[in-house]
Amino acid sequence: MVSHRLSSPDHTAATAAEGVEQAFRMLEGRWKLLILFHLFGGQLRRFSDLERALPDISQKMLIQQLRQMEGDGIVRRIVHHQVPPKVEYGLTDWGQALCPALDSLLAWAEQRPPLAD
Amino acid sequence: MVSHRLSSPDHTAATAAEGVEQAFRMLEGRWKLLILFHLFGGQLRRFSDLERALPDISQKMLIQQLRQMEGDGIVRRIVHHQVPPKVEYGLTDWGQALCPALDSLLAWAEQRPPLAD
DNA sequence: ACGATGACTTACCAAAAGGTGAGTACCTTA
DNA sequence: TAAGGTACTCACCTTTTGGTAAGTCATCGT
Repeated sequence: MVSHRLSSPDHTAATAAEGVEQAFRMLEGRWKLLILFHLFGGQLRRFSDLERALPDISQKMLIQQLRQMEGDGIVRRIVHHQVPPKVEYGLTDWGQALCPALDSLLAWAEQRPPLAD
Repeated sequence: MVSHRLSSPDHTAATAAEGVEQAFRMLEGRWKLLILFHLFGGQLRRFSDLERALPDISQKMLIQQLRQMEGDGIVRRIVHHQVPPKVEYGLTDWGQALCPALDSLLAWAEQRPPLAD
């Protein structure tokens, strides 16, 4: 068994994979990355703004993905008690901190060499 | 629309999300990360070694995940023409290059602050 | 009383991902 | 002749995820 020295603790293949899988589970879902990139940079967006920004998403899906990310501590929800209702969504500090990690994944994806044969 | 300057090209929320989703699609799947972490560091592993290292995986699942990663150019397959058969799996250079990106995701996951419920 | 607005819920259905168990092909050793 | 190792392949089933359409709630303007 080879031990991996990645971030802080020493990881085995199993613990490293588990950690990354945790991250993946929080981010996978048909719309989460799209929502995330609309919130990066400290932007606050209303429910209806996001609905407009993601033309093919249904309300059910939008709220489902937002709620999951809120539950995971990536997104925060700001309710303004008004009628008609106004709710804004933004990133937590930890959510913002995802940006460089996704950047390096993006960079990796873009370096893909052409497949031989 | 806010433009994101991540890796090389200028990205909009949509193109950045698409790039990261491409990466995600190549890595998501119940077993891929586990397999990957067993191959990081230039290790070559036989089919049966991987089967033993991942105690709960079925042969169908193992080969399915390996084939997909091979098709994506992350894993390479080395056949030794012998009886009984011997096939080894390892990472391509590009596959190896995933390591730092996954490391930063792992680091992010580990920095998660306690949820203030 | 009626419709508009904004942020959701709910019931129901289809597609995709994942899993189980058995079978195949090949050659070697007993 | 039979058993065994290695790397698969196949048919079938279950679970998870995603999607559609409709309904709810609270207030304000008319």
